[in-house]
Amino acid sequence: MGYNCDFCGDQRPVVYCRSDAACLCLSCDRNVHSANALSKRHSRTLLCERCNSQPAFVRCVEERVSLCQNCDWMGHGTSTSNSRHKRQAINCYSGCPSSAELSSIWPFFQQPPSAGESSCERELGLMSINENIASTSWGPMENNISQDNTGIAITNDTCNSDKESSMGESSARLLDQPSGSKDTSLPKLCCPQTKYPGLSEDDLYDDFNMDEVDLNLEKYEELFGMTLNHSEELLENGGIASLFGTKDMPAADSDCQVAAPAEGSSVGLVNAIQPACSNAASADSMMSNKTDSILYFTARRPHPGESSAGDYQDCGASSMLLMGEPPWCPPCTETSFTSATRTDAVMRYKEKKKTRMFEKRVRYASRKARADVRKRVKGRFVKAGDAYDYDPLSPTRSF
DNA sequence: CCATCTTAGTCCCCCACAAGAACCC
DNA sequence: CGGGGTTCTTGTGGGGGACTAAGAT
Repeated sequence: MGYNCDFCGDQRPVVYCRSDAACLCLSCDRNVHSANALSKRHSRTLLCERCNSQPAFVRCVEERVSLCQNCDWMGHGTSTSNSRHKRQAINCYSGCPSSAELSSIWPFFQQPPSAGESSCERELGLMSINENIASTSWGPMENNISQDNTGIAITNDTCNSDKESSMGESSARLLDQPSGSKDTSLPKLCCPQTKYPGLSEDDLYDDFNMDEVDLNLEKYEELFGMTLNHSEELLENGGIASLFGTKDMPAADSDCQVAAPAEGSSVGLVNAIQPACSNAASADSMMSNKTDSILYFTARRPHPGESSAGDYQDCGASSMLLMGEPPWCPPCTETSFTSATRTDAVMRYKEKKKTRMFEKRVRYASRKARADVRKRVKGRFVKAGDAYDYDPLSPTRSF
């Protein structure tokens, strides 16, 4: 990947769009993501200033540099003298924020040459869905990270996808937004590193927009069946990124989520559910009960074409797991972790990645709805009125 | 150890047609 | 420049054939 904007190929890229897997300059970011309502939902974050190819997730205060997880690890690993550097989590945003708004999101963000207010900016205020209700409290609420922080149980990789961002926003708002302080003028923000203490299911339900999320139940058996090699499985699934409750099984189009049923309806952390979900068969049966209260744990799944580095660093949780500290394990001493361990984990992850399937993404729900009810002959669509051997609506044959 | 066969798993094409995109007037 | 009409393209899911890998003989 070069060091120029993926769109114009001219300017130096500043932000990274995960949905597009593209590094963009601010101008192109605004142009590209003002195209339509969907593109406005793309979550973007700063580009790593070290590798210039991965999304930054943390900013080193001392070095004044934004870093992706890999570069952060390289620069602030436990074995380095910089491991005590104070770092701040970098929030994601969506919509088309102005430079000033970006500065409010990222206090360290230097205001680039004015690009003028886009039409997107103006339209943003008109959007009816709950896209602009992110709290302005993100800025001051910087999630400081230090190497001492070992309690990483759940992180929120809401920067990953559009849907996730909306979900992350929901939960994050619940946790962090002072009541009545919604600012509809700001772009949607999400926080990459947020814990969810004391979150009630009802709270989640209230703010969870079902239309925004779908569930792609891929390799759930691995998630539920994880017994020994938890970290590897989480690597496989990209890491448990965030969790949200829901009352119905949605059907939309995010490709980065793994659903995990939990017994009962209480919301729990990942480490709390993993022993209860060790039976793939029961998981399967639970999957069929789509209307039951189910916990959905969203996890980052890398898209085809993403670099291996980005694959595991896309999710805070997974990367933390790579660092040898799964949340359900007692904190390890610093010396217990070696680069060999990490390398080994990465190798295992890459190995499994080769065998992974990437499920289809439904782009048009209406077409899917039609296909779902069309009559078929040996799986093929047949003309209306022709004989068929399979009718999704009624398992009968016409001949 | 190699060749052959069996089994299991995965991938990809096919179909009709509505929706959406592109084009023209 | 916008609206209406026409034409072209896209995408949707289940079944089955082709293909590959692993294991057995």
